[in-house]
Amino acid sequence: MVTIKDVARLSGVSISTVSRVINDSKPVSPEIRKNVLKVIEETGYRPNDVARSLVTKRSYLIGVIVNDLSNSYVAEMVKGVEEIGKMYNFDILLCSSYYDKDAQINYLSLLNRKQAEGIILIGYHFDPVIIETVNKYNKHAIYFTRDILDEKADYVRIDGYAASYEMTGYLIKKGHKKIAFMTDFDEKSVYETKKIAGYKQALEEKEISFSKIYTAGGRRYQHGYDAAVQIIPDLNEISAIFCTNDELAIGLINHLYDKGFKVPEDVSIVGYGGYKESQFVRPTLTTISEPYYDIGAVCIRTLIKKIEGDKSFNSKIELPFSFVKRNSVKELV
Amino acid sequence: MVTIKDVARLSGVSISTVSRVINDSKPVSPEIRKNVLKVIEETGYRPNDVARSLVTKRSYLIGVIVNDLSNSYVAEMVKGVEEIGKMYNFDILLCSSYYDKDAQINYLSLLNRKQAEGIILIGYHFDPVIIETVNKYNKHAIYFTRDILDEKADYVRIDGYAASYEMTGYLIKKGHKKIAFMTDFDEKSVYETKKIAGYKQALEEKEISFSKIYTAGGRRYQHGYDAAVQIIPDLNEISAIFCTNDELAIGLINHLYDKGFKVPEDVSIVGYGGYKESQFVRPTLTTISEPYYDIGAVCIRTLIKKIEGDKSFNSKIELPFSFVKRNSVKELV
DNA sequence: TTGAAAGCGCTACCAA
DNA sequence: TTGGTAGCGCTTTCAA
Repeated sequence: MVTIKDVARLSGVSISTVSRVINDSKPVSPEIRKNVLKVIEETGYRPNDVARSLVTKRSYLIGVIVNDLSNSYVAEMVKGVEEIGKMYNFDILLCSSYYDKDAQINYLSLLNRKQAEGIILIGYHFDPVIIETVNKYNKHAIYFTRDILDEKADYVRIDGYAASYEMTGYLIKKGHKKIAFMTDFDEKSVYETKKIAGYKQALEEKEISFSKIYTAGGRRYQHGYDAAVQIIPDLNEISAIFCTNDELAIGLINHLYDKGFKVPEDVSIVGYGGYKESQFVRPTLTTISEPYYDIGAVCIRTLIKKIEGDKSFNSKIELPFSFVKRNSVKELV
Repeated sequence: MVTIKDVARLSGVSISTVSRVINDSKPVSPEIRKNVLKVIEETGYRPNDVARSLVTKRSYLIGVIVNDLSNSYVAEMVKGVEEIGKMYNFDILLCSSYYDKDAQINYLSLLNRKQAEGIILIGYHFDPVIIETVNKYNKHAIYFTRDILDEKADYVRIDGYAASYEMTGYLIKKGHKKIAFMTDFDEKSVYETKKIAGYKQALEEKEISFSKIYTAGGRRYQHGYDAAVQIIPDLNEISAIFCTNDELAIGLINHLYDKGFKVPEDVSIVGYGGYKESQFVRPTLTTISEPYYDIGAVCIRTLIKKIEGDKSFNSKIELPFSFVKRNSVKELV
């Protein structure tokens, strides 16, 4: 491995001078610069970022903690984080915790030891101890989570209440009066609570007394698929189901299809999220689209501003959602 | 920030001793150890991995270069890499190049400067200059790619010829005699060439003279969707289509559905890959499943062995595929 | 414009 | 079993 010393020796100058030319930090006479550059070229010298980090106390490293990359929307967010991060010359250390709190804590410790300059936490829920740990390490952090547990934390989020209200209103406008909501877990996250509130508020405003909540017991395809058994017996009394995420909705649609029911003829189904899979199902899924790529992008932009000490940024960010009208809703007359 | 010096001072010992207790590298008397540990506990001291790396010359960092994380199978591989990597205490620096050669080269340079100990390259195709660059930096590397350009490189791969041969044979057994193949690009990768050879070989062995190749012009959903316009006019003369990947197959199925055709009644369609989406389509897709998670896992295990100097490993690995029979094929009588 | 030297936080060697 | 110290590769004063 060739070091700055070798370059200095080979070009007959001091290491200070070499440092100056590679960093363009101070004036160096043209001839010397040219010569040093030549030696660098010939030797293939590359500065060692580890040594550099040690003295500059900058790692340009940002940790991203997610639960599971195989959720397409997570991959989409990471894509946003990474792409924008790279534009600012920050590198991304990826950490998947698979919903395990201890793994998250270990990652936090790792990122701390690695001198990460900031952390983005993307997840369904974070235990208070996670937030404490982040604070203990005194790291800049941005959260995107269904549960903000500490208002002192900085975050990016979506107005789930408004989105859910709008979706429910749409269903009502289409003539639906028996609209059920399919939630994920028994224990409600803050975000989920808001979505349900939006759903109920829309119903209430139109004086619709029917409301019903099914619990899938999870957020993945299979949970939605399995939850269909709860729905099927009730199909005569409900006309639409609002699923709290697209994957659940797709699972449900497929199970219904497998049992010979037709969507939206027999029942209308809408999702939430705008996962890329939502356009691959048939019928295509009407849904609320959350801008995952942008969420990732905004997270890292905000984080970098925090790192760079820019005070002019808003650290509690609410991003707009969009309503995606497709073919899984039947108009009732 | 508290350093080893602080801990040494506070516990009244030398930094050598502190180093010994944190690394368990040499005997330390019980009382001193206890005391040092107490000080560490109180101060919240964490060793600085950057400084550590500088002296030990180990970064425990592995770079993973992919094209696009939003391909579900890529995310799946990265998951395997990351999970296994963490078991061996290696960290993953994720780099997405979006099919751009220059970006790949930049990442290689970055990983070199960061002192990454090895690199996993996952991609459709790598330019020779990429392989040269990897070699120039003298980094351990493992490739998973559709084009192995240099047999000196280590890789993990799947026997595409056999897989394709098996799938085509299955179609023939189901009574199909007019089987078309849908390829991705005009310019064939090595892997693609093998797949097509397998398809043709199976046909030939059964003395089926009909063969036809469509080119989608890409590998994503939309390419498959768009390619349907080439297929539809020929629907009377072909009975099955073997798509070179699942995403293409799903796009095709959906377009057919949108135009009122039925799969498999009007035409049988099979895919390749076993992407998780292949079970979400209706009809569910018959396909060849490549073990993406395992591919990632094997890549990193092999890489770590290389890094650790273990000579007992095979560095040209062929992993088994599996045949997944689902509902997108009609039996012809 | 240049060089010498201190020092970033740590490990590992050598002596005691 | 302990401490002193050199040195990892680099940036950054300070003097010249």
